[in-house]
Amino acid sequence: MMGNDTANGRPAREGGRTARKRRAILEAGAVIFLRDGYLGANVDEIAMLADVSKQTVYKQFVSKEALFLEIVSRLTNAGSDAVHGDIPELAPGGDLRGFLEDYACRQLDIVLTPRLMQLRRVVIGEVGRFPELGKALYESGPKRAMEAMAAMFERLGQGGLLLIDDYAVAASHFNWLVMSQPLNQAMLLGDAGIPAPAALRRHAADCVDMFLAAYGRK
Amino acid sequence: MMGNDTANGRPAREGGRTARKRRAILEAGAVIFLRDGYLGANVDEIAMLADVSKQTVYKQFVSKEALFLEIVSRLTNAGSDAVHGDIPELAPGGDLRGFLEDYACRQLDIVLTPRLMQLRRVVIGEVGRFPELGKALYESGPKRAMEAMAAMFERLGQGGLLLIDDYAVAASHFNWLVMSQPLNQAMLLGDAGIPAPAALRRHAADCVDMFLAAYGRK
DNA sequence: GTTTAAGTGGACTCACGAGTCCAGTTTCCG
DNA sequence: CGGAAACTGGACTCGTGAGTCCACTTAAAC
Repeated sequence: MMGNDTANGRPAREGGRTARKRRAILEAGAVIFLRDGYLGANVDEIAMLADVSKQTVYKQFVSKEALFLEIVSRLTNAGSDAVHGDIPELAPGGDLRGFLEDYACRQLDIVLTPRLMQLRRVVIGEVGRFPELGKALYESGPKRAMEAMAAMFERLGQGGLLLIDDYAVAASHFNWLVMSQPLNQAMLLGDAGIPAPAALRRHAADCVDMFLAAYGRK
Repeated sequence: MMGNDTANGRPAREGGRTARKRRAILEAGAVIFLRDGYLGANVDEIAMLADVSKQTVYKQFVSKEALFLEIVSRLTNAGSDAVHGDIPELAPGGDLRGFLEDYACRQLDIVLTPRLMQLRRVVIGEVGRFPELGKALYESGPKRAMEAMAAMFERLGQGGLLLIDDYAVAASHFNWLVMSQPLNQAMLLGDAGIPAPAALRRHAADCVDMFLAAYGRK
């Protein structure tokens, strides 16, 4: 029923039948788990959405719990990779303010995405049941982001562009100044609470102003 | 079995039998719902913990859902009241830095409490199912706190103690600078991730430094 | 002290969902 | 082509938990 196949009659995406089904299950599971949470999710519905029999789900994954853990881990890693793929550098002699604004916007754009917001909500909601997931999200999310920022600020500080005595503290300030208002808002108000791109841009500019007022060269 | 009664043979806390049982159910429900979430909670267990029959639970509350909504609303309001009860004012000629540090610490101490953290986790986890709860928590939490801060900064700004052009923006910066690092950490790392009082004090001092560097009189 | 409402416990219904089983089909690989 | 392995669907088991019912006890009100 319907294209999506290559000339040799095989569906376009790579891998054998088993691998393809496995991917379909992971993707369907992500949709359902992110929407309904761990307890609220229904394995039959996941199987249906993946266009796979329930049996196949249980051949690939030991249990609902194992499937959930696998999916959440993958989403966490995917999110982290997206945030940390090709981070820009300030060109020598470049515009510091503009650079920091772009850095902030980039981070906001990636993190404030329905899928990542839902992931965060689900993980937070399950911290009691699956503490490892919270820990993993913390470490590959804010912790890693702040480490990258601290390294960046160290370069900027040693280049004489900023006046910072504790790079980790400055990174934490910058990170949370930028992320937390929209993040917390979206967390509690649902995906409709994710600010529009224009609002995010303004917000980033305000935060960079504030940051430079505190850490910029006088 | 065991004391807790006054001389006249009645349990110490006020109200008739019905009112007492109702309070017991609300308290037990809070414990269980905060620990297990909405779906994970078990009405039989709540009844048992409240030392009440299941029937009584259903006489007082229409359904598990109604009980949950009632409990979460109460906890949300209680939290909001705790944060907004007797907010200090800066005495004329007083120490601004010390005042802001105290303000920050006070806010941190109240919000970073296991019960309020659990409430936040549960509400966030249920945003998909009960969006009203997220909205209510947002409004009586961060929104209200930021409004109070904006009013305070307006007084301080007009008194010439701070240089601020947008009080709401400054309030948002101060609020999230102070709250977000520990809050997000505790959110993902569980109650064990709540920083010790000493660490909070240091954190508050760092944030106030940063804030004053940006908004203080030059 | 009698009435009346509230509370008790424990049995019960009923829906739902995780996980299993099986008989029959499809797909892949040699 | 032929056989092994994977997949299917749909029926089935079984535990769990929300909500109800009932015969009986307790306690509050007048």
